[in-house]
Amino acid sequence: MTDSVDIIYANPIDRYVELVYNGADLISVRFINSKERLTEKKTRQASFELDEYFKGERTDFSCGFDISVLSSFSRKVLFETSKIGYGEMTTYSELAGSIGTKAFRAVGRALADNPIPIIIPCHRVVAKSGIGGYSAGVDIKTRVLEHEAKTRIANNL
DNA sequence: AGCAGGTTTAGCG
DNA sequence: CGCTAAACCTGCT
Repeated sequence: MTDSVDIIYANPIDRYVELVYNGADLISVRFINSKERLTEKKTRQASFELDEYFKGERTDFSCGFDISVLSSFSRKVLFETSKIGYGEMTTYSELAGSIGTKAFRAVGRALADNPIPIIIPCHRVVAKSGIGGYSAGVDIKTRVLEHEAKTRIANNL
């Protein structure tokens, strides 16, 4: 199988974002902290959608993704996470409750393995008191949330 | 079987 | 508010 890779630049977090596709399906999103200037490359729908998202012109994603490599528990967590609306927030324990378990720590673990941040909005899950953690770094999480809040006000959502 | 994890809650200073 | 400790489950060794 031939994986293809797109690159976009995300202004709100000052990072490049790498999107990896397996055929038509998005399988991974990664943040790149690069000093040198990279060439943007957008060939698939998710890349365009993500680009619009970071420009504040898009609040939801219609593109498909493939997380079949993950366990059924992780998929359940991520699917539930994908239902959280733009600019909304939940806590780890609430999310656990909504899939019928009390295992909030297991939820945190599943989110940590999320191969597709932003599109699966794991950044909208925070700790009950405080921001919680983030695989790519809490600073990114914070800035993404700020970006959503700002966009929401600008568009009167 | 043992351990750590993107937590939470309670208990005590 | 600060710190410690126990507890929920999953995933990796």
